[in-house]
Amino acid sequence: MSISYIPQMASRQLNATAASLLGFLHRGPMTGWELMRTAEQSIGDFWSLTQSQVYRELAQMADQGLVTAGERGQRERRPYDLTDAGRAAFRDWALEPPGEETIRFPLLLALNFGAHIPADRLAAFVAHHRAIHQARLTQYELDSLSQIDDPYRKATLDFGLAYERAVLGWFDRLEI
Amino acid sequence: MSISYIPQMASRQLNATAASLLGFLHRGPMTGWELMRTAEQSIGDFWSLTQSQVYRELAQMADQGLVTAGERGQRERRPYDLTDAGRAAFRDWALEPPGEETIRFPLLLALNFGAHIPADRLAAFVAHHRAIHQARLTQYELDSLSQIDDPYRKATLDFGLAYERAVLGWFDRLEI
DNA sequence: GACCTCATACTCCACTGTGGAATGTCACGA
DNA sequence: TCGTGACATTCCACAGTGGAGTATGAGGTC
Repeated sequence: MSISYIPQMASRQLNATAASLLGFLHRGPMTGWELMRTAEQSIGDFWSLTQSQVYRELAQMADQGLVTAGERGQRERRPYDLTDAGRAAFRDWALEPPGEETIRFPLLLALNFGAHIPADRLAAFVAHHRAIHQARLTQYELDSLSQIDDPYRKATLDFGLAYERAVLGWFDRLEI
Repeated sequence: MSISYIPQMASRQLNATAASLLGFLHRGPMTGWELMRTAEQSIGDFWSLTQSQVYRELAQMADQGLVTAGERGQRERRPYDLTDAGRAAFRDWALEPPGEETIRFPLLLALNFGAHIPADRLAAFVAHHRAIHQARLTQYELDSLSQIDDPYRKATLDFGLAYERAVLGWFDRLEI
């Protein structure tokens, strides 16, 4: 008997993390390390990512022909370069409607079960997180002082400012 | 030759999702389905979870003796009940400091690469997401009208209100 | 110039989280 | 009585997290 199979058309869809790597590679060839640092800086505040995943996506995209791995250089560093297929895949991704945001906020989870947590403990958790958000806001305010050419960069930074201000306001109104 | 092994002390730590299920089970035995709906209602806005994981965690916790699976009832429904070990595990979890929040906001990712996206397309994405947040805010405002006894519930709801208002404000100031 | 330390750079693994398909059951209305 | 839709669970592939492990080279120190 013959086995019929459906050829994988255009392979699977890109996930957003992989797509963003392709996006950054438009600036020129980069290594996993460089991509990781670039991504952390520009999208890290609203798109968490990890080293492991960056390297995994790169390897996978190399298999799929979306990027090509260059020769190893110093310290095993391996630059990746965009292919035409990669450029096309990125363009396709950019046309897809983005999904809704997901938030996972462990402090709110603790707060939700606040009745089961010793009051002083809970207060300490809250104080700790308030400090973190205060620090983040201060950093964003610093960032926003410098001239920002890219309107898209400005938009995402503005989001960070709005978010952190709202969270701090909430902390200040919070009655344990 | 003899194989030496280290007995698992107190097994692994609970993850936050599993812990929250134990938290809800303090109210009495529940099935996976009921837990899912309860969790969605009370923590779904800041702690995303999926059916698959709820059932997986329940099965795992049953193996570990943190819950006991009751007899199947109508429609295969299987109630889970808290054990003393489960209560203790929850108490331990509640003392651990909660981690930082993670946000993954695909719209901001699209915006970050806005230069690669046709302007009308991007505008449509933005409009769509604005509507979603408007609807969420309206719902939260409705919720907040009713008398809320639990101060912890009130605190998390207030967070939702602050967040959605901030996001909408950002949308309104957004210059593509 | 031998040594140390630290930042760079990558790999691997176990676990957690997401999304959707598949399956079956019962309640309820046409 | 015959759908239809809400209920309820299971399974799977893939995405994402966190940490350990390894190795290289740059720079400072004695």
